[in-house]
Amino acid sequence: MTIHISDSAQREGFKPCAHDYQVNCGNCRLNSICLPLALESDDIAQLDEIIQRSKPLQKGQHLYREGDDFQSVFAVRSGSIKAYKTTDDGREQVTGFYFPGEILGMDGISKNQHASSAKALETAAICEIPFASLEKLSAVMPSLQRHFFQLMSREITDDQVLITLLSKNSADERVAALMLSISTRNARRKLSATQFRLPMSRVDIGNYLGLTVETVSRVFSRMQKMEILKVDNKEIEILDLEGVRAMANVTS
Amino acid sequence: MTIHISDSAQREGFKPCAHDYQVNCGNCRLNSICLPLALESDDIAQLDEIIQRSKPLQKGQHLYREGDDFQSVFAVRSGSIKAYKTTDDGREQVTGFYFPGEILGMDGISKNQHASSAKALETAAICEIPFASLEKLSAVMPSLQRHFFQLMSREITDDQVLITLLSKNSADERVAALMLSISTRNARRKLSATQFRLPMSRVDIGNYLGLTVETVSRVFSRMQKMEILKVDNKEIEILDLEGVRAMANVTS
DNA sequence: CGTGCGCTTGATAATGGTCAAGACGCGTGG
DNA sequence: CCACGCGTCTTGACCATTATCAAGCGCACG
Repeated sequence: MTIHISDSAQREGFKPCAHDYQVNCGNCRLNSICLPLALESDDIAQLDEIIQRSKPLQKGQHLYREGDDFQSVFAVRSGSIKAYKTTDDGREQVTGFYFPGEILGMDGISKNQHASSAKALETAAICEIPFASLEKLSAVMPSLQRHFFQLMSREITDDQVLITLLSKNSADERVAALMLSISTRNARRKLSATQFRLPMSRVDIGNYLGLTVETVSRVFSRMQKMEILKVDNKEIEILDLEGVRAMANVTS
Repeated sequence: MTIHISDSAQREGFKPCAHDYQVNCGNCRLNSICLPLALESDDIAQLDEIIQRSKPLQKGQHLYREGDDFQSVFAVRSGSIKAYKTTDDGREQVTGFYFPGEILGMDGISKNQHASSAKALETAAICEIPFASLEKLSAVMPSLQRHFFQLMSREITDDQVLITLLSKNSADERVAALMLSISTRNARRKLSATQFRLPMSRVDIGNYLGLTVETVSRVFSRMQKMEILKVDNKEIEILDLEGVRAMANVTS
């Protein structure tokens, strides 16, 4: 099945570059992000065994939906993913954006059902990590167990940061903070910290930050007028990093 | 050290009731909440071994502070705890309230340092669970490993609910939702779902919900005028559960 | 019996939402 | 290749919700 997806992707004209389909955790250039722990190469080989790499998603396709049976967590290899939940009254709440090297789907463990949906913001390559295998492997590989506890803990602290942002910060601060977050995550992947393309729409940004599209747009305009950011549709250039930090009201 | 705290608590005149000091997980009436998984009684005995029960806290005392070395997670046995972080500009963000049977401190795993502070809202008895022991035990006890993955996942989904609340809901909806949350958690402990005493101040409620004290107070007044809630300082009585649900805008 | 803190209530102000219109960009089809 | 149309983004005018500021109440505690 997963093989078929990759086949059909090829039939539709995608060039399966060697990088995308033949990587393993040992040679993946993202492994310092995805597996920050120094796993022994033996361990990495074992982890490799259980990971499935055959899930290229097209823009708009779902990786999973709220309520789906929980089977696996997922690592983003390329592209980007938006996670969101649907509220009681049918509205959508974006709960996170996931970039290469980042792991999502851990919210499904508690009820054995995904608590949110995940869809591709652009074409995305994904590593699927079956949770049952991960559990078994964790039991015999303390560093892996530790790593996953840490990953989940990281998700909690990240959520707390967002909670604080939503609870205490102005529209300017929220948007500036998101730009800084994306910048930092880009830098971690050895990409430019000052120039990048936003994979998500203004609606998604607003939704994530608890703001309307109009407000997001106005904040971008303001930042341009202040000459701390250059915005050309989805292309962002940070002109004055300190200025953006000042707007976000962060010390670090 | 933990023994000393309990000693000093006794010196200061606390009566160590049998219930507080001689429980074990096997006979703790909270174990259906705290350990929802059906651990075998052997397993529970092993867990008992590592749990330390000598941390009665007085109102205002800290269980841990942001930046402290992370050693343990904690279960509330009685009383209530408020978790909060301090923002860059020195303000406080309440990230959660914890009641008997609930577990906190898992945000410290990712950096080996507590990411938030936790203080007692009233006298509280706490079980301390050293994380290193928990990890070791988890490796040989699959149901315990699973349970902790689930607990952390639960924390993530709870945070997502709060994120949605802060991002999408009005002041009325936020306060009503908190009242329902407390009511539900009370019911889980076989306490009244309609009458309870709030352990936290209006400031804490507002802080948690991203509102000012004044707004919280006004919402309570409005709910009283609507005759769906009776508020006498910290004593709450839900007069019309459906009415509160309607105000919170939840279907369930 | 005062003093202070927590809570409530009122008046006013500001931030961001809503509604509306127009610009821009992109894909499709003539 | 250009025109059309739709979806996304921007900008403006106005409005609503909630924050801010201010005052007063009541209970607990010294």
